Amino acid sequence: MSDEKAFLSSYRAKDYPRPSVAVDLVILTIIDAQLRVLLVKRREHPFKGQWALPGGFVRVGESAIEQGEDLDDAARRELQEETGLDPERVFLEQLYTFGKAGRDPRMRVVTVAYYALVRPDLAPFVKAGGDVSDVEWFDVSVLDKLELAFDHHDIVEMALTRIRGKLEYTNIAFDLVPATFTIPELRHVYGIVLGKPMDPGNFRRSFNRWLEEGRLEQAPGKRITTSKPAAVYRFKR
Amino acid sequence: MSDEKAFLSSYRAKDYPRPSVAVDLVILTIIDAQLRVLLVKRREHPFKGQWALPGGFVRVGESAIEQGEDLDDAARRELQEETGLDPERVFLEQLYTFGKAGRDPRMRVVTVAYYALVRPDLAPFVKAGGDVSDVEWFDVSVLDKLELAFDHHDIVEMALTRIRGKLEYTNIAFDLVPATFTIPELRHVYGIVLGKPMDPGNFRRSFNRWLEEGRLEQAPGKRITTSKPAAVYRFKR
DNA sequence: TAAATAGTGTCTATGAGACATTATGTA
DNA sequence: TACATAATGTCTCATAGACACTATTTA
Repeated sequence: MSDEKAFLSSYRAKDYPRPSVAVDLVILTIIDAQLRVLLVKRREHPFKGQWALPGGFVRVGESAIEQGEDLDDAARRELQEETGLDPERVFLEQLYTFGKAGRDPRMRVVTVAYYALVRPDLAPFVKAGGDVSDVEWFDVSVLDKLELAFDHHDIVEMALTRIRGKLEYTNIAFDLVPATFTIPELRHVYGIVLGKPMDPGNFRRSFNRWLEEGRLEQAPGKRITTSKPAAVYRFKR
Repeated sequence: MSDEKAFLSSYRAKDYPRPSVAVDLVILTIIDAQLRVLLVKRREHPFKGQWALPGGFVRVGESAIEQGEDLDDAARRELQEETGLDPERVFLEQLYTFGKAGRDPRMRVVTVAYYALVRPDLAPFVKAGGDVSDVEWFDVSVLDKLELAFDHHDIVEMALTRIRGKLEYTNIAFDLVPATFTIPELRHVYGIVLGKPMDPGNFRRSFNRWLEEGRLEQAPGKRITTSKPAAVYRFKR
């Protein structure tokens, strides 16, 4: 098809205005028995001094050959840059794309939102990085009282709705506990995310089904507590 | 905050390269007892002459004040332009955003995919429009043999996965039948979308639950067939 | 009357919710 | 021994799948 080749080589992108494209991250973990989201304090206008989701612009190449980074790669890069976390050890998935006109006062910005689940044993290692002055894990239940930049409140809201739904029919809770965990510990994760405690007996029943299905296995040792120790489990593979 | 005002008025978008942003539509309906997707034949390079999803670029304003159309509006506009369908009468929802580098050979294009469900009684009115030479409803089961432009095959695949999942816990099947319908008709929709026939008795049981919940009501008249006529229903509100 | 399909009923397996009970560790 | 909590068991109810059966229309 030299016809097409000729077309491509002669092609000049028409100069219609284009939006900026960003990725924003709803990074969640559990600390002190509370579901928390990572926010960064903005050092620049607009919304200077307000809390916002970590994120940044997608790197786009100039040419048709070199087009820049994939969206997923941009999300992983921002995660790495702004938190220092290893993207390989964090659950990361696209959430929704927010692109209303006027959502950024500077210019048209379309943002592809992702949500990430960080194991609580990794959360303490998060450190401020990139062009960020301050980073903090906020209890999601206090966000109502907090003014977030842009439409980031909506984005967090959708992320919470999403993970609550997915908790019921996927394995994502496994990304909110350490590598090994007890049944009550996993049960608490469900309770915290869903906002209501789970029945111990009924939860154990589901848990045992997962065991039989081979998604979990018992790990050596016991978890020592102030009363009866609990058996320890881990995810298979 | 005159500080912020001053910033905004002096702000000049940095001249990093930006991607083009498009919307693509997976428009589905049921014709002749088959789930079908609307494809258009491309008249221009790249992929000239191949079938593709209808779609187009999002209109973006030049200034910070006039930023152009919302993503959802762009999807509705394209739906209207390329099919002639009234967006008010079609179910339309964002699906996923595809933005791999290189997915368009001309330049970096990030496309926000939507899926639409068209009632079969409206489907025949679809007409070629916009910059499209040909429009056709394809049985989704023959798409394997068809070479689609760009990554549109992946997009259709994801749309099908999505609606099959949503069929189980939402009302979207209601957007794939005419305004009034019989129980067997709605049952066939489920069978067609899911790819396996539903048991008449069990389906009727679910249907009756929806009736009791007030999501449906009986409509006057009967559907005349070649054997026993069936009662006719419609959605409430 | 036969064919076709609308519509009903039944049996069983499964899973969720509520809750009582037992087991095993620590203080 | 008292206490805390891990772990087990039981009862009930809602729902899904498989499938037998009845009802009502047309040809």
